[in-house]
Amino acid sequence: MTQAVRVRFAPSPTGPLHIGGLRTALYNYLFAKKHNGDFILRIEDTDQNRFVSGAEDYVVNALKWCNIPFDEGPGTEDKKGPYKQSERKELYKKAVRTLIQKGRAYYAFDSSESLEKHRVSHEEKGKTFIYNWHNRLKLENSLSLSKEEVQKRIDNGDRYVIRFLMVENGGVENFINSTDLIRGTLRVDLNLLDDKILFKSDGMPTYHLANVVDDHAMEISHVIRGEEWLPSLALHHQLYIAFEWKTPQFAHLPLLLKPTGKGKLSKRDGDKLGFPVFPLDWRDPETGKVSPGYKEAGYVPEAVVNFLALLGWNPGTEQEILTLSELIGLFSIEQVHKSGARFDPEKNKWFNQQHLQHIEESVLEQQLIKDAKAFDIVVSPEKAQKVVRLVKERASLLTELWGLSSYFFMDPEGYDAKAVRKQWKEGTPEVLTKFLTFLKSASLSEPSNFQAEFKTWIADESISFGQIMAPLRLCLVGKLSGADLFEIICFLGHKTVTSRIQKALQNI
RNA sequence: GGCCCGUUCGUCUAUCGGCUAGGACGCCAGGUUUUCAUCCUGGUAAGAGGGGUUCGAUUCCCCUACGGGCUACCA
Repeated sequence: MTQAVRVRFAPSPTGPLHIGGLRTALYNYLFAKKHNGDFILRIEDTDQNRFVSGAEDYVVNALKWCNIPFDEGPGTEDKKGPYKQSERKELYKKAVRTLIQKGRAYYAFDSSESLEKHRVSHEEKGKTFIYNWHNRLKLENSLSLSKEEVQKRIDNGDRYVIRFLMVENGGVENFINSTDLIRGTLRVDLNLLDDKILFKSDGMPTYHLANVVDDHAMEISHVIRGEEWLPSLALHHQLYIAFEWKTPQFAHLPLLLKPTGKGKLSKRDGDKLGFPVFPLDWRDPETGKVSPGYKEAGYVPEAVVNFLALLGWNPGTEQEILTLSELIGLFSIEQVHKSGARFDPEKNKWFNQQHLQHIEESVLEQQLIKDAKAFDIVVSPEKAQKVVRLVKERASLLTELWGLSSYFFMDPEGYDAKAVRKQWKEGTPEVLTKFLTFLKSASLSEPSNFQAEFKTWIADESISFGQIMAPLRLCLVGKLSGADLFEIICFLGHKTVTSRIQKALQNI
């Protein structure tokens, strides 16, 4: 029997979840669900200095908004928990003791300052300082110092770290292969790897140790994470070997790149180009500054998920608008790309426009009702439904809805000057006055009937379509855009249409 | 600097040795026989460069260039 699929998304709570992190979570989720497996959320809060309060809740809320719920994680039943690394310290201590007993880890007393000095002096000579087989005996650690000295220092309360003893081969080339589901076989010379710190002097494990211990304890079958971890793959592989644990399979995801220019996508790109890089609004607890989120900016999760899924992966078909369940069905980790993908905010918006046409109309109606409230306008569900159907196709963002439909509920606040200049001619008031008379006897119950009636009328009056449509639109909407004019007239009704035309005749 | 990964239209991508290199976003031009928009049709535009392997390379190999990541008692 094959092993059950269990994957995890393991962010550190150092700030709001970035859109790149969200994609990593999404790929994990898609992979898990594709294989009827479990998706686990683990909070990697081993760095006490960078901890930001609220960040953990933010991750949970963001995943919830995106409809990618985790099967296990903070707040769920503790099947393999706890799911916060700060609550799993004993496990790491036990693991590192095992490694020390096996002779695969050792104490090191070198201060950060002295190591920094080594680094600088090596750099000056054009060399790279690596803490490993070739110099570890010249440094201050339990391998170079006597047993008594080591004990004395520990008893003395000297600060120390615990390092991994990377396999040594005396400098003879020692290539090992690691396998990545996306990239295939990776070859690394173990001689170039360093004795990574496993335990920090503050008593917390580093990512490398905690990650391997937890993935093993939580029976993770596939580690799907960002490409920035690729250089650590060989180390993690060696840790599994040292522990004599089964190694999970690995997949390293390509990074999300800036829309323009060099480097990976950052918060500043969003600020600069005016698009969100976070799923939800984030209020910095220290500065109070709010970074915009997709939700608040008017995006729907279906679109964000769809767009993100296609950034670095493609099902190989030409269909682009896909639901979450379709994505699950089509997803395959082998088809994930190797190279980074530039984030294109324009296309993201297009995806949103497309999804706006397909999602439940009630979502749009609710948004409209809510936005109207800000103007003290109460919109009935029936009216909201009607208007949404008329304007939704031209909305890219939920937040645009009100701007596209406010004239259904409020008189125009002014008239587009340029349009007036161009369309308001000498004979216009007369034509509109005639229209007012015609309107009195016209039936507005059905837009298509009204349109027919209207056409007969203008023919009788020798008024051209173009002559009257633009001024009429100006009176009712205030500018030359908006929904179908016959729909607008029927929606507004005799009284409002008449008063708006009269008002325009007085003010233009 | 060292190590690792990558490289098809401006951008996201298809192609898994046979290509007149396909789709999407964007942009441009038409159309929906007279309103707004959606929409539809068409156009624009690509295999980083150089060597191999091969009857044949975008596809396989090597080199160079470029891009990206890592090189922390951060993840």
